[in-house]
Order: sequence, then C-alpha cells, then structure tokens
Amino acid sequence: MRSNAYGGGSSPSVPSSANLPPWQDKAIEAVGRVISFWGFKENHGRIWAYLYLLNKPKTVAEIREGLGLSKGAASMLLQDLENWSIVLRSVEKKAKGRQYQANEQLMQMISQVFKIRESGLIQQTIDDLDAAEALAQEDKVDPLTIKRLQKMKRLAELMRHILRFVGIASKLDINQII
Amino acid sequence: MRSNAYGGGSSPSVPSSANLPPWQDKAIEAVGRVISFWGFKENHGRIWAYLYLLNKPKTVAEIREGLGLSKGAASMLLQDLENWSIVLRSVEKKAKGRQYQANEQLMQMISQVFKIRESGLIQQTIDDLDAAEALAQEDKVDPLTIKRLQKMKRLAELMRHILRFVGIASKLDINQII
DNA sequence: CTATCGGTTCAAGAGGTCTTGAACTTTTTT
DNA sequence: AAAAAAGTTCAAGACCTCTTGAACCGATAG
Repeated sequence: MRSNAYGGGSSPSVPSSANLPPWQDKAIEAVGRVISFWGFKENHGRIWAYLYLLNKPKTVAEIREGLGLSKGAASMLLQDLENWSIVLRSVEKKAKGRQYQANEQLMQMISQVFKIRESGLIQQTIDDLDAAEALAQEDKVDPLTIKRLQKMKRLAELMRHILRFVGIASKLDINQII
Repeated sequence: MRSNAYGGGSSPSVPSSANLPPWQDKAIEAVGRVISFWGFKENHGRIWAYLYLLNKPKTVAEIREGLGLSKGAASMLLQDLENWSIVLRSVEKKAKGRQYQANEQLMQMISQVFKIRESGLIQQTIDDLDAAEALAQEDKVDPLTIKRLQKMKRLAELMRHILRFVGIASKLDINQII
C-alpha cells in the first residue's frame, strides 16, 4: 500500500518538552498523536494531557515551559481548547496570569466538536450534489445517472447518521469508564 | 494547479477536469472533499466518484484525462484504491491498458480501512501509555497520578470501541440505503 | 532483439498547515 | 496614570504532505 492505511505512522519531528520527566513526556506525546488523528492539532492533545496528568491548575507560563510552546501558540491553542470546553479556566487568585485545568470529559467534548464540524461539511456536500443534479437535469442526462447522483447524496446522509451515532456512543460510554 | 500532463510528455498547467461537463465536475469535487475528511486523499475520492458516476469500465488514460492527474499520481492512487477494493480492475479485452470500475460498496470499504488504520494507532497509544506507566511506577509517582494514566488508557480503548461500532453501523445501514 | 507502450518509483518541488515572535492591545500592579 | 505583565494577532517561515515527471521496469508487437 502506498498511502499507509496505518494512519499513525511515525512522528518525525517530536515536539519533546525536555523539562518534563520521561513518563509524563511519553504519555503526553501519545495523547497528542491520537488526538491529532481526530482532526485536532497535536498540541491541543498535548496541552490537555499535560493538564489532565498534573491534575491541578497550571499557569500559561507553566504549560509553555512544560510543553515548549511559543507565546503565540499557547495563546491560540488555549483559546481553542477553552472555546471547546476541553480546558477550563481556573479561578485561583494567588498565581500570576490565567490558570487552566483539564475538563475530564474529553471524549464528550471531542464528539461534540467533531459533530458540529462534520455536519457543516456534510451539508455542503449535499448542497453541491443537489446543484450537480439540477445541472444534470437541465442537460437531460439519462435517468440512471441521475439516480447515481441521488445515491451519492444518500451516502453523505449515511455519514451524517454515523457521526451522530459516534456522538451518542461516546457520551454513553464515557460515564461508565471515566 | 493540476496539470493535464498526458503520456509523460510536456505539461502546460491547466485547470482541473476542464474536459468534464460541469455537473460531473461539481459532483466529483464534492465527493473528493468529503472523502478527504475521512483521512483519504481528495483524489482518491475524485477517482471513485468519476468511476461511479460514469458507471462503466474506464481506462487509466480516460481517468487521467477526466480528472487531470499525472501519470505517477494515477498509478499510485489507483494502486491504493485497488488495495482497498474501493475500485476494481475490469477485464474487458478490447481496450488498451487496464480498465477500472467503482466498487459500489464505498462506505463498507471505507469503514474497513478506517478500522484497520485506527486500531493500529490506538494499539500504539495504549502501548505508549503502558510504557509511561511502567516508568512512573519506577519513579514512585503517587498512586493517584498512576490512576490518571490508566484512565487515559481506558479512553484509548473507548475510542477503539467507538470505531468498531462505526464499522458495524455502516455495514448495516449501507444495505438499507444504497 | 529492439522499439514501444503501459505501469511503477521516488527525488524534487508545489502547496498546505502549524508555529514563531515582534508589534500591538488589554489587564494588572504600583 | 504610568509601567509592567499578560494576552492576542498575523506575516514570515518551518514543517509536512501530495503531486509531478524523468528514469526505470516489464510486457507486447514488429
């Protein structure tokens, strides 16, 4: 197989924190890799894993130092995670700057984001296929081919169903497990 | 962007699929976009859509001309699709070179590849987390943190379950719909 | 056997995505 | 209110993936 059906592959340039104990580093990189498979950035996963493992409010400075992130990246990544509620702002007064904690309901959050992102794409696809079908009708394309366009639309709808299912399944299972 | 390179000769760059009717083009691009979301290349989806829409054996030359693919790309992409059984080699004698047809069970094929790809990645993640846990045990990290590593592993396992469900669900649904 | 044609491979390059860091804005401190 | 610290933005560039096309291989025709 040319394109590897094994999506993980190997990560060539490892972010590597350098100032974290190896066991933390290993776990954080592992989470980064899975999460990036689900369409997020690797550093989204690394930040969540760092906060989840350390299990107490961490300042942006600590996160940056632990994971080796630039000021700009930290700002943007934390904004994303906060918007998605994958990370929560913590309100302990004593520290400088903002503090963050991991939302433990990771899968639930991911599936929610995933679903939103997905349904937009699928709606777009269905709209495009509708437009194609209208043009084909005008061109008096044979009915059998039109049927194929309609089948493609149903395929897109099937994808939508599957994604909804993923969302539901992860919400149910998470509470059993975590 | 894409060139219409033919036969390996000169290659003035030409917009994609300038030689397909607009309705075909629209539909093909739409499928390319969804499919690329599922972790395949856009051109994997475009080739499948082309073959599915046209609904009869097509030579590599025809596919290349229709979609504006280079010789190398066509070879590699068709190899992928054939390996995954998303596209089938057709055995009509009259034409020059290989001929291909779309496998109509697209979702089924995708879910299969998806599952393989996924289970490899997830196994890797679990192994990494196991290694991290072993190191943490050696370092006498507190038991509560070790618990968190174990929870991360269960999260990875949850992802595996979900992906299995997706595979099953798409196989069931496809036959109702398509 | 040689020429031609279809198919494959892979180094180089094109095109995307992600990160950086300096300039800027907002918030906090004094 | 000024100074300092924290946070944001985004153009430039690092990094990665995908495509190209020349060189190759293997089969078939002449």
